[in-house]
Amino acid sequence: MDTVRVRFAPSPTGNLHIGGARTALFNWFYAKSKQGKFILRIEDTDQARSKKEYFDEITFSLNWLGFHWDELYYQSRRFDIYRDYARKLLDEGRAYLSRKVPDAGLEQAVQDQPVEQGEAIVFKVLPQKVAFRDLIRGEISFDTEVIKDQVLIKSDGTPAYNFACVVDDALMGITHVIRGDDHISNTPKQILLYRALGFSLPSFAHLPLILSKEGGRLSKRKGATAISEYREMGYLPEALVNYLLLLGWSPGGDREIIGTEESIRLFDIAHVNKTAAVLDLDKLDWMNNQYLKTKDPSLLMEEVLPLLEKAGYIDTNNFDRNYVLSLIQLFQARLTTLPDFVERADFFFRDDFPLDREAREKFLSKDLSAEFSLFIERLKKLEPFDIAAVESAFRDLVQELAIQSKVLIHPVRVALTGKTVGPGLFEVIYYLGRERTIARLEWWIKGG
RNA sequence: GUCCCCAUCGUCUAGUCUGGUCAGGACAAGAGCUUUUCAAGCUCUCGGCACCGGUUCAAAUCCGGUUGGGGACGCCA
Repeated sequence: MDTVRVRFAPSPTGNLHIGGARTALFNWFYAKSKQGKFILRIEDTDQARSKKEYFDEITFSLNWLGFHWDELYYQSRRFDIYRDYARKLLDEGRAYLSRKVPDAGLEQAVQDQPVEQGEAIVFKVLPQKVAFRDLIRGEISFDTEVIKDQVLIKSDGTPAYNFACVVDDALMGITHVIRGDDHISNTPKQILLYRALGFSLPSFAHLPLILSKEGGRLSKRKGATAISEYREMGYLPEALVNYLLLLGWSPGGDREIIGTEESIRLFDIAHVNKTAAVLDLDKLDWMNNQYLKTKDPSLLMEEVLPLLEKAGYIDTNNFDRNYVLSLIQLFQARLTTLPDFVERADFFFRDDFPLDREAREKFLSKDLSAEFSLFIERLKKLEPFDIAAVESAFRDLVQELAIQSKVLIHPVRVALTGKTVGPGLFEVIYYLGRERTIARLEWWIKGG
């Protein structure tokens, strides 16, 4: 059995977005599940629209997702190859030369002529039936009546998509062409070219497209967000991969959270869905939280550090590692995305943290300076100053004052954090430290 | 318009190939437990086989049609 070889062939005319990432994902999973090779082919035949920055974004994102490629090719460096094969078809009389005619479209030119500047090489499509067995959809057949003659080499000398694609897939030994649904109608055109060139056919698998919430395919205006943006929004690659994989495939057994290794073991292209899926960001959020809360805190910290530095909260060359690690653990289960930490833990890094207006009105509108003062007194005497001690000091106080814990807990939290939500109050006090806690409470006693 | 593909809760899906388990799970939504708020966790609720016909003792599952959705019809990729 030959080694499985699959390819992901993006065009560097835009970023890698969700749809492309999922195509790459299924190719990569298929390759891994078959111990095959994953090839990256840059389809940069459109010199005007291809941009280095897009290439950079695409390759960066693929690596970030963990889809490392075994081989890399650029179509722009293979123009001679395409021309040679087109020339061969021309010599065999299976293609003809044509000049671009403004209104009439293609016009057959006289044969046995050398290819001149400004002439395209066009493949003659003969009437016949073309059928293939799609790995996901089964038998699909077309009648070539609906297929026009195909441009092989454009009049500017660059190859047309379907032709370059076929020549490359054949020459690169691609065994399985796994791509989006939108290529189904390209498949018969390509099969005709495989036959004409005497190449053997690869297997085809067409993945269902991802639809936007409003219906219709993903587009810039309809949620075709670049993968790099998801990274910036604070999603973990493992969560994104898990989510995307389950959008069209299921490991069975009611599994939702499933790691890459296990997915590779269970993956089977034949069980990929035939139906288009709608992107559900709510579920991605849930999944990201699932990964965030179980991720190794020190690894999580590495992801958060750059964000803290950017916010000006720490100097990554000089900061208390254990302290930040503790804070991460305090918030870990409460995060949806990475930046949530920076926003919600701000009061640990700055004294001028924002104060929620409603929180202030709800919990600090009435004068609690007497209670705050009493609590400060207890905190000053606390030895040792740890979570349990802080809690018992607080509990003793509210008991003596004959009030419910929550009557004082909420105001204190708002005074210390500016928020009504967050980790347990006693942890907050402990990690804030005696000094800062007292200082913030005193500030309120003095009138806020 | 022509051709191609698809059809299970609002969303992602299991089940369809190899008809026969109250159509199962997850997200979202709602309720509750826990509690110090939020998150997490746990429990429960809501909600679906697009429609019509056929085959069969039996259809989400097989067949046909209808409707609906999507895609493709470039010297873009």
